[in-house]
Amino acid sequence: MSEDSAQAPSEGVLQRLGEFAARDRWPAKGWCRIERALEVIGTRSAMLVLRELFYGGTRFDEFTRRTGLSEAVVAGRLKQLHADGIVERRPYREAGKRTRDEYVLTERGRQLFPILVALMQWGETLRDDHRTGVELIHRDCEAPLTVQVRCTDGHRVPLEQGAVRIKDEDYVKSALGRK
Amino acid sequence: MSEDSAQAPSEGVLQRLGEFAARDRWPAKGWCRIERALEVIGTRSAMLVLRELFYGGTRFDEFTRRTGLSEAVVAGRLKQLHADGIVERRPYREAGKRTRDEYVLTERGRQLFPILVALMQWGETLRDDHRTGVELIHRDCEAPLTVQVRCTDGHRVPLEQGAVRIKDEDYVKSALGRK
DNA sequence: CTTCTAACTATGGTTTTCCATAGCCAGAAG
DNA sequence: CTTCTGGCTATGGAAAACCATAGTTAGAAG
Repeated sequence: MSEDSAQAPSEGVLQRLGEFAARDRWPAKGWCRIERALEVIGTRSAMLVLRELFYGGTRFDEFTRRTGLSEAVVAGRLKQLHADGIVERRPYREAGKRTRDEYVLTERGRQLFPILVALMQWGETLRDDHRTGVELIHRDCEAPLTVQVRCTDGHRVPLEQGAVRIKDEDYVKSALGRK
Repeated sequence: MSEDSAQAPSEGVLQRLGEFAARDRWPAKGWCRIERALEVIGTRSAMLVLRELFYGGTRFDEFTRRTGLSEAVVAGRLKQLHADGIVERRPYREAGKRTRDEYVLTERGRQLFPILVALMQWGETLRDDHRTGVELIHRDCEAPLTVQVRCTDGHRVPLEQGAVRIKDEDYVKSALGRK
């Protein structure tokens, strides 16, 4: 039967398929995309600086003032975000001022947008002081923004209809074999 | 003109509307939903435990073994996730074993799903070893999962079409006034 | 040349996060 | 009653993240 490799249906959670049903076969060690993402944007300071970048902030002093982070931390974070290809530095010049750099999101940085929206959406549910805070909206129709999980065929996918599997079982077997 | 409060169009970033154009009016201090979310799930250990919960893990030793975190950290994180209403404990009993608790996501916990998918999606773009790792798919059609930013009217909203504004400007003014 | 300022860097200390090791405890098995 | 095991707790210490304060530096202005 084709069901023998699937986990016992524990409700409301991803279904594990194939070899991944025996979860231990897959050592997240360096392969998990979540861990990978967190190495880059996994600190509070990184998220707050990113928030300001998405809100249109570009200058060093904006980041310190609006995030409440110390200058040292902001400097370090910008340096790291730059090294990771999330922001780029652009020299610019205001009249009567010296040349300085502004920071703008790269394409890779802009791809973080869904993460920020997802965090805001979930953070909204934590308390009920719904008069404070900001909201994201669609410029055209002014309707609030949300994130949705969909498959590439366009269906909305609630958690109960999701599943996980190892992308390339043959590769994983051979990679684990010679070790 | 209604444009005077909008920021200079810095390309590919959220447009700031209304009072929020002068960003300093809004002190994120305690009001930012992102900060709020990070207070609860802002650590690496919380994310890794959550990953296992979404993959269907329920038992203490699964979490330690599969995340590589120490027992103390897992215990502390489960305690916090429980206090924050993200997991619930359910006593259960295996034949011949003593009673213990398993951990399952609550509804609030399940609402973290888009965050996890968004992180995985972005983490995928960081390196190009595309044979490693797992993928999330739709059970029905087996197409891979993605997160999309949409407005509540159903339009897909790329970053350039997004905007931010303060939810309740009157409230913010009065709240900041008497302080 | 001196002054001023934005954008950093450096230093020291605190807090948070984490690991490793060891110990404890409840209850089923013997 | 003793043993064993899974699920923790306790302790000590290392490392990372962060803050506050105090410089430093490049260039424009005077």
